[in-house]
Amino acid sequence: MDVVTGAAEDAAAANRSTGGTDRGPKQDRSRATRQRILSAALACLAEHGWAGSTVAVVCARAGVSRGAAQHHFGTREELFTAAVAHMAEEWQASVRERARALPGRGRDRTYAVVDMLVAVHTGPLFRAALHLWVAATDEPELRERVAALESRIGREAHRLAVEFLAADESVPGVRETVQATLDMARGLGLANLLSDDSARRAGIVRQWSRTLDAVLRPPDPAA
Amino acid sequence: MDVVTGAAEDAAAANRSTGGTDRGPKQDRSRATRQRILSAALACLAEHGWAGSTVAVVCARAGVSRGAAQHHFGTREELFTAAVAHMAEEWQASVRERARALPGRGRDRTYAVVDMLVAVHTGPLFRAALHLWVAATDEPELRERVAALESRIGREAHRLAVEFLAADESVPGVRETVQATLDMARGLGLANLLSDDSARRAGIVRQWSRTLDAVLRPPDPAA
DNA sequence: CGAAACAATCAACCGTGCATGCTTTTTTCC
DNA sequence: GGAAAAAAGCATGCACGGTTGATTGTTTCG
Repeated sequence: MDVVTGAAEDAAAANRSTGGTDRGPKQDRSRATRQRILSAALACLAEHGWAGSTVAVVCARAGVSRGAAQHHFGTREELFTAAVAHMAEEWQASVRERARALPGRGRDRTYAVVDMLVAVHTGPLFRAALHLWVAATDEPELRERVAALESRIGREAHRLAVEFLAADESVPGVRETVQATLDMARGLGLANLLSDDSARRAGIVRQWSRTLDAVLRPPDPAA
Repeated sequence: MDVVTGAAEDAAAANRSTGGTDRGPKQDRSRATRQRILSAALACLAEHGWAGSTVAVVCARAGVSRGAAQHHFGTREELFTAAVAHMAEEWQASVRERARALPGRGRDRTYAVVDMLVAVHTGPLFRAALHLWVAATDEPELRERVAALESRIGREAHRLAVEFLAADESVPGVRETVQATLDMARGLGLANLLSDDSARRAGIVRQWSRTLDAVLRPPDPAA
């Protein structure tokens, strides 16, 4: 469902940029160019931030001319609007990839899920998202797009966390605790921005997963 | 100690901007102008972000000319370097102010401390800091300054949280849990950037303060 | 051949640091 | 103590570099 929505938005953006009625690039090389530009846009965001990700910088990164970029995305705004949609796809792929190797159950599972969630939030994709997130506060056209992305990723992250943790949200407090876990992961992503925070982070992940496990699976009162 | 350090840095910045050997502005009106500029810089950061906080925008906000700003801060970099130091002072004043009305002890206390920490991280000062934090990743001159500020505020926040919570850090896991609480508060600050997140937040604060209380004050095994 | 895709160039605008000018306050000199 | 000079503080304007969207030119594909 989310993947389908993303593709529809992507096609709409393609229509806008070419002014045509067809469904995106016609040539394979054009599709490849477009992909390269979008990937470069996200990479530049992560490395250079919003202000540093000028169209020229993105083009240099993608190895294409400004004219080529302009063919696909008439304005900087359109470029990053498409990049937002691209980011949603990349995010989902990233989480799916990481979820593959989770242990079966118990405290090891809880630890691994927390570790994974934190890893997602300390990676380059979150970094790019963070830059967009912060920049969107003063970019009216971008704001709505980014707010929608944030909302969607947030809901999806929550859904996946509940699923991976096998958490029962009908138990009072579980829902909020899972949410707190994600907010903490975001905070850790922030803390990793200017310097490597991994040592401190490891201790926090270990402890949080213990606390989380205790909340999700309280000791049996009958035992 | 931190206040003294802040003042020394402030004086050093003043020396730099005037090229003199004296200790900052000589006239009261000059001190007032400087203060206005710095306050405006922080307010603009919170509202417009880094890219939007041009010297012209800050001056308009402060109600001074660009020449006046330039007298105090020769470059944009110097302006925001001083703003960083100013931010540290404002942050401390803010926390002190909020700490005044904390209840005495128990779960109410824990809740109030968590609520306060989260409130600090969802206010305009944190918002300004966040913009600086993110922008600093691609501003070499600013990076070091902001990293130092982040480090200092982080340590101070931790120290105060431990103090206000009357937490015993020799108990295994308490230190990490307090740190995680702060990281969670930062994540909640982030979540409040593009839209009002207060409803979700209230639930998380309530629930987490319960969990935190249970961690800090586990049930007496002898009872 | 025309459309699509890409490349290169242009003009307008903005932000910055620098320079010059004006006003207010402090210091120096008699 | 008062006038003049100097310093401090503030105001205005300029030149430059970078970014952007628009425009024109070239290459590739169907």
